[in-house]
Amino acid sequence: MYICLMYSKEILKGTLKPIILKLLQEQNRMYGYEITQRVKELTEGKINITEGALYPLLHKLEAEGVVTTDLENIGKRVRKYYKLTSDGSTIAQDLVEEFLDFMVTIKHVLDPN
Amino acid sequence: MYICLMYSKEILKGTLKPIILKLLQEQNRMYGYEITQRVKELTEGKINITEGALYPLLHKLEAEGVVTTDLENIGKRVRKYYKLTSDGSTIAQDLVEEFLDFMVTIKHVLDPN
DNA sequence: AATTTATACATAAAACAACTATACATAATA
DNA sequence: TATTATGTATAGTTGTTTTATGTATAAATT
Repeated sequence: MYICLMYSKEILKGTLKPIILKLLQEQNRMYGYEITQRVKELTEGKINITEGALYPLLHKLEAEGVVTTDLENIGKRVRKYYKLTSDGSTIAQDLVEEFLDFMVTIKHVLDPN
Repeated sequence: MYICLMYSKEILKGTLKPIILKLLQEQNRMYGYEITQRVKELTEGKINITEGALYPLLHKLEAEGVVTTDLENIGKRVRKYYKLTSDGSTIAQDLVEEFLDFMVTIKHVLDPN
């Protein structure tokens, strides 16, 4: 599961895309492993992204033209960097906004005080 | 999709269970259609629960012993009321709490200001 | 020196939630 | 009389994520 340690797996499918796009919006250029570590850091270990969730989504975003990639050699290893296209930047902004708005709406139901 | 009108369908699977349990916690006794209407009302039409999502979940919750049901005749129609068991009440509280905590965590990533 | 952990990417198979579409049925409204 | 609202139900499909692998190098531990 891409969320582990803290949260039951049934919680929050559909969170990964806004998270990735938000990070790319801030950092400009990131590679997969870096994204998992950054999320772990920002959430104090509460959210762990699995590779099985991350890489297929990154590939899909690339195929859709939301992100572009370039490879970089680190010693004998290869890193694949992702960055938002200009379309992707707009999509990122819209999706994050929609997500935050949705959370406010949900809160009206779950915590109406 | 159980979320329509406002939100893209990719957003937030896993929201339905906490919503239902929260409402049952407050109202004590509710029937399916009532739940859909109450959610629509509380979210100003932004979240619409579909039957295809609702009823299978209610049945599952019943099978798990989270809720019990009783039937009531309204004219010639039958209403199926759901209420939390005492186990269900604990589960409801825990899940809603976990969900709200998760939203705070996610917000640290998506809206870190 | 050997093993484990961290770094780094990748994918196939399975599980699971939710949607779409449909079905049945009554009551109210246009 | 046809549509909308009320009310429950399910089969089939889609899509996201998990689980479980696989490959490979670098660093740290035993």
